[in-house]
Parts: sequence; C-alpha cells; structure tokens
Amino acid sequence: MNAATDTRSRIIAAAKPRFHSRSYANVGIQEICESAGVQKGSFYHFFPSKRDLVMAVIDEFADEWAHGFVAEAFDPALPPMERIDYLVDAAYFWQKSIKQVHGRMLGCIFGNLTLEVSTQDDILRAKLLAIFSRAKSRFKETLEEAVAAGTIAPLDADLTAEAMLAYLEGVILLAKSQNDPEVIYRLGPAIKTLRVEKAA
Amino acid sequence: MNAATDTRSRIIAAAKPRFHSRSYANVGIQEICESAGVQKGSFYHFFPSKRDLVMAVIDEFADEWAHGFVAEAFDPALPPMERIDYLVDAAYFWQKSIKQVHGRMLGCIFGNLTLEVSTQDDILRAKLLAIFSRAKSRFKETLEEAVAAGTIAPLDADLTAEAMLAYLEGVILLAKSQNDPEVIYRLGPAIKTLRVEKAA
DNA sequence: CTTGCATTTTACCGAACGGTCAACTAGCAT
DNA sequence: ATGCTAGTTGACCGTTCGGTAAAATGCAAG
Repeated sequence: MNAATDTRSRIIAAAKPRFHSRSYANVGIQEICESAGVQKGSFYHFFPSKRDLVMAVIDEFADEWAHGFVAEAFDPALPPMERIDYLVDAAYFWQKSIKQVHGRMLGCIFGNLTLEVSTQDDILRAKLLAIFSRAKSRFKETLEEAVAAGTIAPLDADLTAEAMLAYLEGVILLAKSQNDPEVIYRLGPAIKTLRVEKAA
Repeated sequence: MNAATDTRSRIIAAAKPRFHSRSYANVGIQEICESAGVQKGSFYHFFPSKRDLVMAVIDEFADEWAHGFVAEAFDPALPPMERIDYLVDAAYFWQKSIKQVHGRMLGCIFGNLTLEVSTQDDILRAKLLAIFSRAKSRFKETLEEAVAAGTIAPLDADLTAEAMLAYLEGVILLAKSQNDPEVIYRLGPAIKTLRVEKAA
C-alpha cells in the first residue's frame, strides 16, 4: 500500500512539470513512465487514462496553490485590497523563479490546459472551470469585504471578480508570449482599476 | 501557377478551422491533406514543415481580422473610446456565431497557440508576439487619441494598451472555459476601466 | 500452506505521427 | 522536339501514440 501510493505519486510528480512546461498532447505516457521508473502496465493500473492523470495533476497544482500563495494572499489579517496585490505579486515571483530555473516562463497551467483541451474534452473543461470558479469566489469575497469596509466604492462584486481573474490570466498569457515575467510586474497592479458597476 | 496557388490555399483553408477548433498538436498533416484533397508529398512541396503551415494559418487569420473587424473598429471616424467598444463587441459576435455553427466557443487562435507552443518553439512564439504587438499598437494609438481629445484623463498609453489586450485575451479564455460567449458580453465593457497611470 | 488480491512486468496492439523519396506528369520556353 | 521546372503521386521511413492482456510477483489474511 505504501509502495502503491509511492508509485502513483511518482507518476504524478513526473507528469506535473512536463504538462506545465509543454502541453497535454505533447507529453506522452511513455515518457512519464520512463521518468518515474514505472512500467506502462503499472501506469494503467493506477490511471484509467491519460485524462485521469492530468486531472490528478490539476488537483495537485490546485492544492499546492491553495495551501501556498493563495492561503498567504487571502489572509483575513490583510486589508482586503492588499490581498489582491499579494496574489499578483505571488504570480510574478513564482513565474520569475520558474524562469530562472527552467529558462522559460511557463504560465498558468490551468489557463494553458483550458485553451488547449476545452474544445475537445468537456470533462477536463468542467474540471478547469471548477478551479476558476473557486478562484473567482476568492476575489469576490475579498471585494465584498473591501466594499463593506469602505475601502472601495460599491460595485458588482461577482462580475468584477470574474474580470480580475480574466485580467490575471490575460496578463500571464501576454507574459508567456514574451517569455518575460516582468510583464506581470508591470501590468499586474492595474488589476485594481478594473470595475464592473452594479446593474441598475 | 494557378493550380499551385490553389493547392496551397486549399491546404491552408483546410488547416485553419482545425487549428482553431482543436490544437496545434492534435491536428495532423495527414488529416489536413485528406480534407484538402492533396497528397502528403504535395503538402511538403509547399510547406517545409508543419510549423510553416501554422505560420501561414496565423498570417491568414491576422489578415482576416485586420481587414475585417479590426478595420471597422479602428475607424478614425469613430470617437476613440467607441472603437474599443466596437472591437470587444466584434469579438463577442464572432465567438457567438462560431458557437452557433460549431457548437463550441473556440476562442482566439493567437491566444490558444501562444499558450500551447510558446515554451516549445521560439519561432512560433515570435510570430505570435508580433501579432500581439500590432494589436497593442492599435490600442495605444486609440488611447493617445482619446487623451488628446480630452475624452479620458492622461495615462500611460503604452501600458494601458497592453493591459487592455491582456484583459481581452483573458476574457476570451474564461469564456472558452465556460463554452459561453456571453462571458465576453458581460465582462468586455469593463475593459475601459483599466488604467495604468503615467510614471512620475 | 493456501487462497486471494494488489501490484508489477513484459510483450504487444493498431493507428497515427511528421517527414522523405523517387518516379511521374504537365506546361512552357527555347 | 527537347529540356527544364513546378507540381503531383503514392509508397515508404522510423518513431511514437494511447491503451491492452496475460503472466508473474509480493504480501497479507484465513
């Protein structure tokens, strides 16, 4: 059972950086197995399909973020709008450190996968959508708190939260196109200027 | 020569919707050739590699946009900020009509390709970056004109233009994750709230 | 000691991948 | 008519793709 868990997590550990740095279609099961020191038959003992593997990888990334930067950024002790700054900063420093190690900016794996597979696989699309929904909720709660505290003028928190998430993904996309995390540094702070007014 | 041009453009015509609706890696030369009624050897007479094909596809999409919606939107006769509205509307209607025909929101092919290939192919990345650069310039000129006309308060036109482009791409990404062009309709107009102030 | 189950190994499947090659055809200029 | 060239054909290259099946192994409970 311990060895079993180990095999499974070794597979995921081998898959994670590959899906992040390349693409879903460009990473093969065989390569992952070789890197994890696992036979292909063993792989299919733990994962019914490649899709199931990438779902597990998505979950791991999501957990990593949720317990790492996201938990730090959305610290209730921080003033609400500073949490958003913190999150953007975290995205910047993370991408920057990835580039230092890897030589390239890899961007957001959720965004990457969304654009690659969401027209071809509704199950994966739903999985990624759920990730985005949770992220949006975090923004929304923060905005509501900021409005309640009088830090910002009242607005449509739901739509503004979605707009901010969109902006963050878009900034990371442009940064990736330039292979330059500084784009996040330059453009990121403008996220707080985004506003969707409450409908009348 | 006419037949030659025809073969080449039939290949591109077959490739365009496939790269747009799926992904670079998921579309094979063979499938494109079958759809275009062309032998594989003939394909490689016109395109040295798959990459060269996708570059031609990118050019066609770029031209299509430049002479279509973009030309309409950035009409100097329109008040500057209305041009931005027009462009967002155009993106919305385009995606909506694609969904009506195809059943799915396909998003922006430049964004799609950027996230898929830009860590793996610097030549493609450069090509896509050039597309984004031109788009950014359009935004920038428009913003400068709006500032000059007194429509909006002075700002950093260069960075704000980049921020707007990022936002547009991000909105299309989120819309694709929901397979719903209405996301563009709801979030799009907030693009005009984005501002990067001039550095002191 | 045996049964049963989870795990692992190995060999294999048909299909598709991007790309190559030599032979052939057709049209045009000399 | 001949030669050159752009275009076309169809067979072929080795490799990889995601996935399967059966046999072997290890291990724990009865």
